Amino acid sequence: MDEHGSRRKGRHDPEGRRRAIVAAAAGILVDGGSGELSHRRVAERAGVPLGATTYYFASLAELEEAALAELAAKLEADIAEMARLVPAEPGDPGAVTAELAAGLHAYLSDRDKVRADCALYTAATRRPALRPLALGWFEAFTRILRRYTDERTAQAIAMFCDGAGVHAMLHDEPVDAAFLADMITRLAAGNPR
Amino acid sequence: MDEHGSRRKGRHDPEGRRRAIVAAAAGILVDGGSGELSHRRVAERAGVPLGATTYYFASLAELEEAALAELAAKLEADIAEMARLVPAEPGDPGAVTAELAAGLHAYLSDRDKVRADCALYTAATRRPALRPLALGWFEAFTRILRRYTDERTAQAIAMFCDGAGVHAMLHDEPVDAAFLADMITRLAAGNPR
Amino acid sequence: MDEHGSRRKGRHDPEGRRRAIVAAAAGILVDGGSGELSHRRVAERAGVPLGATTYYFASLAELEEAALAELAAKLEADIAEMARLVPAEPGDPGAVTAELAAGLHAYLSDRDKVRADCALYTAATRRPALRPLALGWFEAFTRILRRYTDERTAQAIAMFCDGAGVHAMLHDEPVDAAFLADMITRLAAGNPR
Amino acid sequence: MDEHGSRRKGRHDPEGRRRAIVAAAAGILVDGGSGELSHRRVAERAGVPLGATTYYFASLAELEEAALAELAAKLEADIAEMARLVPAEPGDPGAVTAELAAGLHAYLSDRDKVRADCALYTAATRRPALRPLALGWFEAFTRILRRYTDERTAQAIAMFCDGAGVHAMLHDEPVDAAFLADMITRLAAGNPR
DNA sequence: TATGAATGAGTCTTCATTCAT
DNA sequence: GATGAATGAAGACTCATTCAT
Repeated sequence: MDEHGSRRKGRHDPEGRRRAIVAAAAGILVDGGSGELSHRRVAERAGVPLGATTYYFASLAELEEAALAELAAKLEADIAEMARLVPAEPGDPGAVTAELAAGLHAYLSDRDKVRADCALYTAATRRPALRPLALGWFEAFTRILRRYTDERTAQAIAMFCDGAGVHAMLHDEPVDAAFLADMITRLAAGNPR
Repeated sequence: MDEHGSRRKGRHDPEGRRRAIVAAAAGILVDGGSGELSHRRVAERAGVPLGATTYYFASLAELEEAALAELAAKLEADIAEMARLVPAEPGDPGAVTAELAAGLHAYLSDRDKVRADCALYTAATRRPALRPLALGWFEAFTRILRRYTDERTAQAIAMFCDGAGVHAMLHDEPVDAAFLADMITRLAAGNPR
Repeated sequence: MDEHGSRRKGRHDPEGRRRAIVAAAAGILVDGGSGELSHRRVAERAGVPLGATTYYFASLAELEEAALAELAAKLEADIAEMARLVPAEPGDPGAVTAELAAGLHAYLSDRDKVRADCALYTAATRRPALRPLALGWFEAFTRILRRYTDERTAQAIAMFCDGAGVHAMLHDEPVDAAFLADMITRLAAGNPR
Repeated sequence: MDEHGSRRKGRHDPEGRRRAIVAAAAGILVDGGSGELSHRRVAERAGVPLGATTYYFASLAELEEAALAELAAKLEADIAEMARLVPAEPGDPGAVTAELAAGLHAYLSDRDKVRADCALYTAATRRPALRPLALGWFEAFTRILRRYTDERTAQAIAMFCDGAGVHAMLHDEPVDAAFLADMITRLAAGNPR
């Protein structure tokens, strides 16, 4: 007996199938963008028959939304995990900023995450219905930065990171670590605290 | 020289036709993105016969590239024009920064320009062949900012503006002017000059 | 006998469910025609699970036939009810004809009934297996008209009413009452009685 | 050299192709009704590739409309031809009516025509956009009957014939000739002329 | 040179029916 | 008995590209 009981995968595991489809769609969005998303490709990547993709989602748009929500949730978890490694109690503010910058640089160096980021933003800029997902992710990002600074500064840093993310996508290398640390320091220097 | 030139609009004006096609394609990319680009739509929007779109461009990809190059050139001209209005002679550095911020805010408030921006970046992040176009635009933007600050700071401001542009797309309103001015000031404060 | 009977509405009422499914199917046929009939739509309209539609009927064709039979029965009841309001004892033949014409006009003015009529005929002209249903309805209609006239004339009036029904469907208004009365009178004038 | 010059049929005869597609669609509508109409079936019946059906008609609805217009035109021509055989100058009114009835009976005995008739009416009752086609055919029919009687009576006869047409479709045999002649006579007897 | 005809692949979506539970 | 999962076929429609003219 395995941990899931007698029904593991295959025919009768609706939840698992649904997840597999969403994961496949998310992967396609990250790899190729909205333009590459099609029922056929999702089905093939998820290893399910074509009909399954339309059975679980009323339309491709709905599937795309689910996939982006998944992406947003994963990004939020990742950034939270990143933040967990940075001590939140500032003895020396400068040291904290440096560590935060290092964390963000590590994050921006993970190409998969940056690609997911871009996929989320790109989709949202095209389809207003998806805006809440992108805005939600931005807010989650800001919320985490709030552990280290005020709201205004947190937003500025998040916005700057978004720009940096775009540039990481346009180069094979992410933004230089020292540059990033410098600019985050500059932005945080205006912190009234 | 005849004011009508040797090439009138209409039947025999290959150059004009080509431009009309490129402009139509650029408009479609800005309005709807790569996914909306098709020979038929371009032909209709440009008011040329279907065959013309394949006659002047070997493939849709080639046409898209030409359209994005057009977009990049126009964006560069726009930002240069914007900068022309900001006095380049820094008597009081703070005043200059404030004026620069105002100029950038005006730019980010022009939805058409921001949409063109996003179209360019989106295409470039998806197709490596188009990267030089987006990077060229970023460099042009940075070059203009260099009139006011050092290279490093110019890049940071440009990067921040890219992030701000994305957020302008996600909201109906662009980023707050005071916020933008504040953050540009913070970034410029690290200017060693 | 309990007033709720042994079969309540809800979980265990096979007969009620069957009726609900048939009624839903009939409604779809009237509203949109054969082309709109599908298990999914029937299930949704009837408020039963998808599986129920295939559980009670071996195929969609069988369900359609049941729905049309229901429609024919209802039409027959309606026309009988209409006739019940017209005095069957001919003192003055002309008066009876006028009242009959008024009754038929009222019937043809009820869009739902005319639509049901057309649905029945349309289905029957396309699928020979359904002919008996349409012919049965025509005979029932004729039988009722026989209260007022001979067989031959009754058939002629019924036939004329079928034509009038089609025209009621093609206009937003039914056929003019005076016109209808006039023509029924003309047809009945040949009555040898 | 044939009468059409060097391009006869096959690849470059757009008009001929269009006609072939419309004819195939009309045939399908007559044989099976709207429900049977599909691009695939039309293409196969017309002997053209699938893409041709969508190339010549923007949508299936547009193709259906063209096919029904074709049907209506043909019906009108047929009924006009029928009327041409009946002398329009009434020496003996009764004789004319008899000949007209004979003509109409012949018309109603041609199963193909009756089926086309029904196809036209059926489609029009379902889709308001097609109403003008069916009404146009009815008016054309009435106009021809006007050669023999007044407007009111012409409409009544046409309406009666529509009902008779429906019944011809529900039986393998058309309506009895004597019955038809009798009823047309009764309807015409009210003619105030 | 210029263009409209041409078409097969591929798009999303709906669905009847089967079947395991 | 009852039902939701499952799926392959078929639906309408779009289109990049080729090609004859």
